[in-house]
Amino acid sequence: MPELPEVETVVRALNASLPGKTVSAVCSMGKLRLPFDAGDLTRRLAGRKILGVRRRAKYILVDFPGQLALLAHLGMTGRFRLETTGTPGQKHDRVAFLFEDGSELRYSDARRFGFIKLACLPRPGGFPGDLERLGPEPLERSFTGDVLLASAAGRKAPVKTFIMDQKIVVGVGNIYASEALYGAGINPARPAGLLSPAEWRRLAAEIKGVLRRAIRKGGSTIRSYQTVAGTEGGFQRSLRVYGKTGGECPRCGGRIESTRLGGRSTFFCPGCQV
DNA sequence: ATATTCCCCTGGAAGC
DNA sequence: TGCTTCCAGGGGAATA
Repeated sequence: MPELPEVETVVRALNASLPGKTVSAVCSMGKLRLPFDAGDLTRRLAGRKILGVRRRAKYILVDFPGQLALLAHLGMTGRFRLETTGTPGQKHDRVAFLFEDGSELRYSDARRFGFIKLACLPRPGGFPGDLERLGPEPLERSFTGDVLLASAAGRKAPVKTFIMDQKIVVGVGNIYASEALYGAGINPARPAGLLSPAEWRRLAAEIKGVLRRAIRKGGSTIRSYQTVAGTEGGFQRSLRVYGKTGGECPRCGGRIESTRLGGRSTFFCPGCQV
């Protein structure tokens, strides 16, 4: 599913085409993780114009006037497509937002792990209460190795599980956690509380680097992820360890291994990740 | 509070 | 070909 680079790619595409469109109706074609009421959404959004689209962590916010925002999460298989009204639907379409100009935004989600809901913002440009507990954005300047070092004190969880915890830092999922740890030369099973300040600085830098490079390529398509235009991302070709079990380590020539941490498959090179 | 496990749901790939 | 099993990028609840 979408991690930060994939969500960012979707948000940029939506932000290029949705602002200025006025909602005429919202239709439901199926259930999602959270129940939603299309009739209620229609009543509250019809006639309202989209101001912009933003991202926080892996959440998408579509802003409307009156400190109202549509909050969406893509889960594992969520996709947005922009179509013309009348275009035949697809198998897993769950929600359609109809606009007054005859275009239509469809949300499809095979596994239904995603959700959409309407949220009130505490102030314009702010975030709904649902997002209060999230950790820092990794691409902000203020996110540094020292921030990670401070929150890792005494923590015994594997460093990979730790950096995937959205209360510690947002946006890092299973793919980019393995990739960042590889870049930093840190074994993913090490207890978070035992990393040195220098290792945290390297890891923070690698997290920023891999996320930025992935955004530049439009994200990674491993299985289902697609951009709003229905195309694949490009960063899967740049992955160095994720999904490469048995392959050759580009750095030391050793064999990439896989293991399981926190119930998630994890890829690393035992030769150069110590 | 933190760590671990399980579960939500569906489809695709691999194994037999 | 067809059936079975396993696995999947997230996140939240339940459990020690």
